Amino acid sequence: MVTKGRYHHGDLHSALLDAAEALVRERGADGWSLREASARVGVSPSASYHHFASRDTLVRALSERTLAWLGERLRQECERAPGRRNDPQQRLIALGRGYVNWALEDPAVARLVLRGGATGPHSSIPTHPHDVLTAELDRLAEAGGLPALARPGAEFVLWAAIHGLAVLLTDGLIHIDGSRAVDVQTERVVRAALNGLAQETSPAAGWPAAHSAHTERLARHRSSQSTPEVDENH
Amino acid sequence: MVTKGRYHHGDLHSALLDAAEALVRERGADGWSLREASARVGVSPSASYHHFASRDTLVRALSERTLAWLGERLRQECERAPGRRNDPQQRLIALGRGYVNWALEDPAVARLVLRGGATGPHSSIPTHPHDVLTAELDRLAEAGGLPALARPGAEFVLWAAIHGLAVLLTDGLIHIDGSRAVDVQTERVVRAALNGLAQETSPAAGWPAAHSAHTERLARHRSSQSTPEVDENH
DNA sequence: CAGGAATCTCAACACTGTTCAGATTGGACT
DNA sequence: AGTCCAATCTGAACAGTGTTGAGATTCCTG
Repeated sequence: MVTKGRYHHGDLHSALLDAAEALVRERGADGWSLREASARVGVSPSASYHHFASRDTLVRALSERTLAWLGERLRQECERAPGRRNDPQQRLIALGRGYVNWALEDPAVARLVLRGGATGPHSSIPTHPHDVLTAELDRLAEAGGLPALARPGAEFVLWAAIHGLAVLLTDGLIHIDGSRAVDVQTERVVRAALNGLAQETSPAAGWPAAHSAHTERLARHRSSQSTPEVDENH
Repeated sequence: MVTKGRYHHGDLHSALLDAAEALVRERGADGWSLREASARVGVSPSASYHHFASRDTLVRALSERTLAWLGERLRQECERAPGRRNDPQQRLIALGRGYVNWALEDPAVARLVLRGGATGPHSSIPTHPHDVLTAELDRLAEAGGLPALARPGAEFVLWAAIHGLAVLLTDGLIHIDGSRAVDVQTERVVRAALNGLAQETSPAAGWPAAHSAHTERLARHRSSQSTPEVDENH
């Protein structure tokens, strides 16, 4: 830290993110304040308003940083998946485990991040977990493990299953003893979703309109570079 | 309302719950205050502390009331499910639709309630949605639509799928245009989970330890009547 | 009709997010 | 080198929050 006694902090932006993350871990997703995070960094409360427009903006920035990190971790865990020739199904199981295990390892942060806070239409997260999931699903489809008709929208049933399990766990609505049992149950959920998808038979028209807020963001971001940054203040 | 000008309100308890619920709808899950709710009811802020130990207690009470109501509604929707002879699979699809549709009709309240707020070990909700779900799953199992080995824990994969979809929608991480498309996607998620469960093959030992916080509560409540009420104040 | 228990008010506490005028600094330009 | 501007941070303030405790008001029981 180059923080000692200087008037200008150096990198207050990420220092505040770090402090907030630590506080979330110590006191829970909502048991902390902007003032506290500022004090911990050794700076006046109003200083943070030159880096984040509001407390909410800080939370969103932390969420985005965390999601990008998580996405990268998930990608790596897919790579390390067992099975002959990188079985795409095993990769997806590894992804699900990574998601759920992270939520249990870092429950307070996960509660804050996964809740999404109305996730306004802003910022493109480098490797969003959702993107990793769709990529892996594509891989499975190409390997012939998925009926073609299942593809548009299949991501949602898998994501709902994994995300649902993670959220039920971090919110304390479900409890599973032992990390081994968690892995088993997670694998079960992913397998069920994939099996269910593989068995889909009727086209069941009507879901071309479904899309994630993230894909929406990406599309908007690609089509217009001119979108002004919302993070401005003053 | 018998509220006019009286010093004693009459039924401040549920009046506060109603006001809070309305405020959540107007200003979002977190955009309201205890003071505001009290003022709306026409009472001083401190009056509410004779009925709820804290703001958090109010939130929990509202959650429980809502979950009980939702559970009842889901039960009814299962009854009205289409299909010959009350097909248990159709009943579960109806349940899933009820859950997701409610979340979309009342998104702010759903965000508050589904988040669960660490759902401490207290209070037994009359007809918790989770109980309705397991009951319907039992019905399906008895009808032979589920391999016996799938039963312990099967509730979690289905609940995760439904709850996950509902939460992704209310948190704005996914967006689906049109209530018809929502129904289709919900049915898809439920069907996938059920198909997946029906295809389960290996015993995959290790999940007898899994149980919901609610079942836990019920068990504790049945075994000891002596548990003191936590809702006390002073 | 008395009196205790329940209910509500008032005033205050420590704390929050947020704003704004002014002090302090680093870096770019002459 | 020195000047000056923009970026950065401070200090003090504002309205609003959850929560508490002492005291007023009312209801209900005996």
